[in-house]
Amino acid sequence: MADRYDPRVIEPKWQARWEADRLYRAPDDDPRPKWYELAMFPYPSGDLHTGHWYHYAGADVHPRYMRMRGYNVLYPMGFDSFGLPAENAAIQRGVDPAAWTRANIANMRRQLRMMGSSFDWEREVVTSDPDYYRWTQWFFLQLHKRGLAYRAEAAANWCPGCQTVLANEQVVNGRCERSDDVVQRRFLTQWFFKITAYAEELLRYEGIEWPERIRLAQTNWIGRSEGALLDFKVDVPGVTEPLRVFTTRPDTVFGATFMVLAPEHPLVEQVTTAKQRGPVAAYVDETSRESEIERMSTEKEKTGVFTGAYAINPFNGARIPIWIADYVLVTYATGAVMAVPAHDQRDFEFATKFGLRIVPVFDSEEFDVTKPLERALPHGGRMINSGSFDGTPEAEAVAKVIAFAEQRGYGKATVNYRLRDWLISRQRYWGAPIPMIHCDVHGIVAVPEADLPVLLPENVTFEPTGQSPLTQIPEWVNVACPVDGGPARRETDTMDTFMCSSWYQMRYVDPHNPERPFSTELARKWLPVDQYTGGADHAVMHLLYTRFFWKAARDMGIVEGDEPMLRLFNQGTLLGPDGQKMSKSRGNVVAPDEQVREWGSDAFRCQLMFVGPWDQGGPYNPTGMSGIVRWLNRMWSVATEPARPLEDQASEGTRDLRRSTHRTIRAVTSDIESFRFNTLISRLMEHTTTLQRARERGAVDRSAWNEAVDSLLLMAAPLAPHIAEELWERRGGVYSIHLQRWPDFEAELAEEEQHEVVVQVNGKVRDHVIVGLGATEAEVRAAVMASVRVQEWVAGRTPRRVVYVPGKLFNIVL
RNA sequence: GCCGGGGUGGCGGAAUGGCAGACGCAGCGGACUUAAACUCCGCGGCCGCAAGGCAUGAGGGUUCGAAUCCCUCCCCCGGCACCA
Repeated sequence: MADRYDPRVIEPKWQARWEADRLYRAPDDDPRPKWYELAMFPYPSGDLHTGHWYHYAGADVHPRYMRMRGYNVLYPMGFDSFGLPAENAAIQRGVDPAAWTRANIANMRRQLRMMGSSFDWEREVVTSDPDYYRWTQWFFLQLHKRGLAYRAEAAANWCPGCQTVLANEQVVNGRCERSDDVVQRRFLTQWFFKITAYAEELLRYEGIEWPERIRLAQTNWIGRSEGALLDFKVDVPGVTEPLRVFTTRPDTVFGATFMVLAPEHPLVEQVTTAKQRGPVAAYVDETSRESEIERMSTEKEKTGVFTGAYAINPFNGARIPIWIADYVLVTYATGAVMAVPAHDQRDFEFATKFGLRIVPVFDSEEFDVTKPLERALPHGGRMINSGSFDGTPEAEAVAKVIAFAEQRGYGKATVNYRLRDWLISRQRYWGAPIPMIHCDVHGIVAVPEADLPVLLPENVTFEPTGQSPLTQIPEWVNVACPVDGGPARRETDTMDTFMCSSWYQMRYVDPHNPERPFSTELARKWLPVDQYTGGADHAVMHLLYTRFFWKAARDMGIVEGDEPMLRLFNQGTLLGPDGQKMSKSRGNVVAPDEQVREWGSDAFRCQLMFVGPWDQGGPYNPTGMSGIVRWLNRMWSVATEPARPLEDQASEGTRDLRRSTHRTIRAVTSDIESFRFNTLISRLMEHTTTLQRARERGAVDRSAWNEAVDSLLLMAAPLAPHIAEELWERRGGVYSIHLQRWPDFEAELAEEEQHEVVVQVNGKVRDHVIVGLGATEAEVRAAVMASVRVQEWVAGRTPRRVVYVPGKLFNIVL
């Protein structure tokens, strides 16, 4: 029986047994309270890398704990399997994206099973399966029906490498998030989702416990700003349309000395004078060729061109020039600004460069505003140069100016958001087809729900044309119009893969339903997700989209509650042994399959969790593995070796062992609930050492020993499930350890029998005294004063005061 | 520039107002062994013979007491960034 710990034997054995017994299945009809734990599903790149292990090793701990806490735990897994890599493989190597994806999924499923994670595989979803994407298409139709999906010609982010458009969220520093190509701007007619309709609600995070950094990232991304829309008359014959600007500082309107339009602004064409037509056209052309990176560079000196036209400030009738400049973005607010150089640094730089007037409209304590300014003053004291408003303090100015403008009909208070609508069209093959049909007679017609799914055709050819392969398949494109059966054409764009992952947590509750995306009853039973885990890199993409989808689904009446995931935990990034990001080019990649072959899944999981706090990530050093392996062997040893005579019931050793057991349970329970897995393991190591020592001494009570060993195995089970199960069985425990109750601790047994009080003189540690549990301050004081070392330091002086922290510390201040 | 996270032994880290360095790696010494591996025991911040002093990125402050709270600054990582 006491053979050696060999993970290569026990791990496959238990994995097979658990699967045969459907141990981790979450039954729908179960009276226990539910717990829905979800780990972000992977893209099936083909190989489970160490980053995946780091995520899923940690993610598996808490659902296992909740199961032992008596919950009916739903912990599913699946694959986010649409997307570019499959198509790139097809283009580069001529493989079929579907076959490539299937093979990758098969391999990653094998690797995930090798971890021994407690997934309920019977609920697996694969987003590129027609059974799944049929309902992604269904969601598109529901959003369309509710006016949340629309088509618009808009400047799109075009990735020349991927030959497709990107959502704003997928553009990182002007480059494609995936291929790193410099993003260009292109005007295309695209499908959008009206996520901005939920902007205000998305800023509220009521009832959810999400990390502050994620909430802040979303809040910044949504970018709410309060201000006013103001209408300026355009002093050009024939132009009646006002020039509308958004400003957060309507109180500076008297200081507006010029206007700036984005080069793409529709008014540019109408207002430009004959004389300025040449330079304006040249500037517009120049900016249209700039990449996002060039245009967005903040280091760049301001550029711009005068249109020759003027606008009239409605507040004071001033006639001010209209310029165009690329620092004004057509996509934000109205695409036009009133420039107040005295109080806005960008406008100041522009005015300085082009010799435009600078008029301060707030006085300042820092500067003499009658002299030329050296920089813009964003804040001031009271209004000046502002007609009847002069003397108004800054705090009251905005409201007063808006009220004035509203009364006269040329302005109103408004809220503007930085968030843009979600561009979901992709000119790609490997995605869910957008279920719409273009008919010359009836326009854009939705595919009837009964006709879903719109199947993705197979055996397509890939040419680097910039056109989706779908456009090259006439028998797929040409279709009967759903209204009258006349000739029509399918939409050939497919959907952004973030749509697939925006609702997958809903499908897991009823993954095989052929009639509906999921039944309302099961949604009510399982949703929302109680605990979600995944990387923080999805802060403004997946995690924002899925909240939007949920709110839309709530408004459709198919889910209840306002938020899809109640608690979120972001694990950090695991780095290579050199502290650098793991990458093949750096040669610092740790291959999980090799680690498992050499050390076993349990050891690898524990080592990953032991390197540091899970939310911080950090360097992974395989040399540290020996410490974990030593610990697992020590655990094996105390749990399998027959104990020597263990009969002394009242011994100090017995009391120490009991105390260690109950203290460890208390600490580990707290650690597991707050995802502090590194300190959890260190506490289990300490408890194991205590057991070893107790065994060597021999004089401990049998029941205390059994309680200590059983607790150790139960607490190790969520982190090292195989060895815990094996040892549990060898000790005659009831199968399975993973269905046993989590141990409880008794507070009295966890307490020390004596306190060691730290003795300080003037805040410096000079001695320690041992006192009984119930010792009064007077007793402690007596013990302290009896100390020879204390007497030496006090040297006969009278303490000015003493500070006593009961049971902990006694400080004598001289 | 703005926002967030961080800076502690040779290394990963622990301690969130009360003994700085738990736990582990690496290292050193010892036991066992013919020897090695395994295992076990012990030692490991710096200066100092010692008493003691000094140490948590730097400097200042609050406090009987600060890695922890406050102020000023430096460095590293991540996000956002001409958003009117």
